[in-house]
Amino acid sequence: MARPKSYEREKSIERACYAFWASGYRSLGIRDLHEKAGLNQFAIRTEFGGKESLYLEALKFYADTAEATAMAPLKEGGIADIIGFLEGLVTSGSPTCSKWGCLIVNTGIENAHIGSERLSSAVQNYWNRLEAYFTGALRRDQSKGLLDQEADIETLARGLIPAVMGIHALNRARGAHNAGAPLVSVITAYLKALEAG
Amino acid sequence: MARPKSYEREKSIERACYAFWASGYRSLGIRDLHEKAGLNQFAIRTEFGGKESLYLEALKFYADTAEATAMAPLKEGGIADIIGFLEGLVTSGSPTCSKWGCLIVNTGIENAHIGSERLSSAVQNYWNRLEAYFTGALRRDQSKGLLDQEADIETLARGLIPAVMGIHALNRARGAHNAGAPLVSVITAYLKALEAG
DNA sequence: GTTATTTCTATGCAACTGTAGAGAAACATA
DNA sequence: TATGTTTCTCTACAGTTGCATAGAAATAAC
Repeated sequence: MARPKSYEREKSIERACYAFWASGYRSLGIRDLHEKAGLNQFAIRTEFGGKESLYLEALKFYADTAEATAMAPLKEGGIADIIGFLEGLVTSGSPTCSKWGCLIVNTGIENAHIGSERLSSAVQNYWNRLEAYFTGALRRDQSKGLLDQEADIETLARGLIPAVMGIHALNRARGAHNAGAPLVSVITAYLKALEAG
Repeated sequence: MARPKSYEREKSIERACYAFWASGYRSLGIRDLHEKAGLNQFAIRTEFGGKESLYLEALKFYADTAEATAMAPLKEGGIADIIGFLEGLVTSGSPTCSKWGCLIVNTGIENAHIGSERLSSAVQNYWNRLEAYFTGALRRDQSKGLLDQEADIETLARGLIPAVMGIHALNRARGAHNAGAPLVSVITAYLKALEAG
């Protein structure tokens, strides 16, 4: 009883996500999205309500994907899974590894001054969740006696967040998916030292 | 024999630097610069040759300032100075500490796709120099026997770069000048462990 | 085939971008 | 005061931005 849509909503969100990931928010225009996400301008308004709302959907897709894949082992895991997560940041094929860095990191930096409340809270939320997973993983291993009882878990988990961000940032700045690998090695060495100690 | 300029070149570069630092490159228009840097549009063209060239001057000012202040102790120092540098990233009043993060980090992320060759190489150059200073400081302490002879200095120095970037990135994303402090603690603890070991 | 409903394409709009030029303004010199 | 030189202000321009509207196109039900 109506003309069929020329796009699949989920597929378009995914394509928009990758386009924003590579180009940033401000640089990617509505007309570019038409080409790169297969969404006509009319659809961006009627289906999503505008460019910013589409961006939020793209952010959500990115975050959900990361949560369902790279973060998943952390929810029940320990230090070994933290190390696995870090290695995923610089491992080709991993959903959290890209020469474009990380959509959330990029958004946090690009949006810092623009100050869209919606974008900002989506970013905060992502890092808060990841930090909570880190904290949980560390606590589990500590309670098992696998981690030094003296280790300051709060500081460690909160310190891992900027480490993750920095790995992404360097990957993007260098345009190389594994530029941040040395920090993965450093952090891994430290975590293993804490395990042993 | 001519009308005097209404601005001081160096002062305007400094003000432009802070404006770009806070707002980013693309978001800060020529008309904003007029207001925030005290440079009229005519001056931006005749004195600098356009917006991008002014931005490069601002980047240079930022890098030179960092090199002359925060990085200076690293040139002849050791691990203690690396720790001092890291602490400066989250210490109010330090020239490398700001709730806007770091102009070089921001540029690296914003410019990743735009791909101005001039901006890109200015960014690469900055991190390469810092990494060299880190390497030198580590080498000095290692040759003095103050650092574990087994320590992989190359990896350590290269890992410190994304750590620095991440501290800045979190500061900016959270809008807090010391949000990255936990990573400073973590890295410091690791460096001290290497010293002791 | 006709109609109703939804989506698509095409065009337009006001705001903004960086840049450029013309004439006014401000100085030093004569 | 008059002149030459440089800078400043003002306006204009072509290009882009996100958004909006109008008419065409595509489908299902009748």
